[in-house]
Amino acid sequence: MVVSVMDAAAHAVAEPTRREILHLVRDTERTASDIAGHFDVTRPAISQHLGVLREAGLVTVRADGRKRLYRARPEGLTELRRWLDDFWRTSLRNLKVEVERDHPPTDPRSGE
Amino acid sequence: MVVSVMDAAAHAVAEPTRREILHLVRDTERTASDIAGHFDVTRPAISQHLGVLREAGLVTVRADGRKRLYRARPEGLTELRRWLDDFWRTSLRNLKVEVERDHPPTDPRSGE
DNA sequence: AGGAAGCGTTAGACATCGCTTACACATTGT
DNA sequence: ACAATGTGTAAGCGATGTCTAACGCTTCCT
Repeated sequence: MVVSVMDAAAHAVAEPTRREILHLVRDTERTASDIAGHFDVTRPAISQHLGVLREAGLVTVRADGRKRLYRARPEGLTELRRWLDDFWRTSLRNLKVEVERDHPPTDPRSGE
Repeated sequence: MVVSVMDAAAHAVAEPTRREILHLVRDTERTASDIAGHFDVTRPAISQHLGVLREAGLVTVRADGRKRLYRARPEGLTELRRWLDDFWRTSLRNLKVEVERDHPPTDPRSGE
């Protein structure tokens, strides 16, 4: 089962439909049925996707009468972003060190 | 089924064991059994995780005799990173615009 | 040649995912 | 009170994911 915050965020984002949903509610609040209207799948399917996004902290919900207004919550991506950035940066830094060890900056005297 | 590069990368990274594997091969090449030695699950399970990581382009393999040397391939994370960064930045930018519209920067003449 | 070492692959069990259909529940409008 | 609207939830189904046990293929060593 999905456990950590990162697992939840990465898992949520790995689904194309959910990424599209995120884009839909990135700049505007939208109702559940408005969102569902953009897809071919049934409304309950979207409702379930919204549940996954909400539990992952990637969207917020606000009740307004019988409507439920969804909106993206970018902070939910923080941990995932940081993990990726850390991994990426450390990895490339080490690659660089390695390359420079194997192919040192050209020194005329080394005669490579 | 997983289709795009992003789907594959995000899906691969959503698994805690696979993230640990990535860390193990981030700075050093490691053999499959070396990697498997760090986990409680059986070696075939790890071999399958390595398969997922390889198909997602997150690791490279190099055969050396009967050994298979794995190593992280950070470029495999590029698309995912860019999507996250774009989403994050655009989202926050719009939030800022909105806040400033609802609570304009204090102007003495506006008498808020 | 023959055994051991290092790995991948397959088959099967079991959980989880993404979907649909059907239903339940609250809010709004008459 | 009653119907319509907007939505979540439950049940069930096929597909996919993760694991183990068993097997097969190379490569190395004697």
